[in-house]
Amino acid sequence: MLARQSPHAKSRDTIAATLLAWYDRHRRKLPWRALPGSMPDPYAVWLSEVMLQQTTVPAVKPYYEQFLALWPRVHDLAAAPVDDVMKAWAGLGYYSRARNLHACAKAVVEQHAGLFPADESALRALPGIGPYTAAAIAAIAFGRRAVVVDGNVERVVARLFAIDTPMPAAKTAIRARTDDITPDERAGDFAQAMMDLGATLCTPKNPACALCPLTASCLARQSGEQERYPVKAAKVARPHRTGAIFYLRRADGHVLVRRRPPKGLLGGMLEFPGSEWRSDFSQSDASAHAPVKGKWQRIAGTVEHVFTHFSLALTVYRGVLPTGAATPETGQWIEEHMLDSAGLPSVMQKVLVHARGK
DNA sequence: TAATCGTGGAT
DNA sequence: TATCCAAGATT
Repeated sequence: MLARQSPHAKSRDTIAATLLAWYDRHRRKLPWRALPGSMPDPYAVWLSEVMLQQTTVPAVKPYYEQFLALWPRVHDLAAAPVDDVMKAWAGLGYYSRARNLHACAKAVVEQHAGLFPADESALRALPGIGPYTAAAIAAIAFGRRAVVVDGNVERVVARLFAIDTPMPAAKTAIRARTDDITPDERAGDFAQAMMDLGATLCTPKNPACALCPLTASCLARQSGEQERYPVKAAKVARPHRTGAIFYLRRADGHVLVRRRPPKGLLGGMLEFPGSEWRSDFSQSDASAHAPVKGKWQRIAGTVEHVFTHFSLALTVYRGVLPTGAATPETGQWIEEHMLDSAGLPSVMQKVLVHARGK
């Protein structure tokens, strides 16, 4: 570690010591955090870290509690049917995380005797654990020295050192500077301190520099340009797509749903049958995508939903299956009153509400 | 490397 | 209302 013997060593120690002292006073109390001085359960750390990927703390909390209640140990989660895990994850988004979570639990049980490995490289080899999560678990759950870089750390470090390179090209330099300031002891607390700092003071907009323990060391602050960092490339416009979707009710009160393919958008989740979602979809072709021939009632208005890389407007059609009509090959029938607890993704929950009307 | 992959709260 | 963006991983 030549870099860690550099003349910046004093600055490194000062920043780490100052930040850890601040953390000891101002750390957030979160359900997955152990009491100060005690080591947390690696299973709990892993579960929380996966849930927190691109997801806010308030959104994660109820899911975290529910998962721990349903599956208190990694063995319990590994033994659960994957569809039960998908159902419990419904509404949290990025559903490949749920599938990988289950695969990871099984791998830990089958390949690691039910104990999470402490090595960053071994963690990195598990499903759903990338560079950030591997480093976070190694540091937080096992006390290893690891360089933990998430979005908060990127922002804090880009400001501390006034890194002008636009993202994502700046990631290399940010990682190197984070390595420089990461201490040998309490690396887990240091990582959480950086994230707490980014979440509560060094925020994207209107950072509270007056309260920041690192303000004296911050190059961005010294130039008064703290909000300019991290520099980001111009973003592309979000395309708009449309489609048709069908709420088919059977005479006995069951509704037709189907499960999406395991990979891709909403992978493995339940949906109502419908057309593909395209920029050039024509509503006049809607009936061609209906699950059965027959009379469809177009419900006024549309269901609007925004995904990360496109926005969507769905026109909803309602129909009743004629007596004696052929049942569609694909899909399954669910009792109408069970739909609310079936674990629908949010966009399908919106369709359900829209189809039911007022 | 650059897309892809959800959702809801904040501004 | 539009945009941002939150403890990223995968391909």
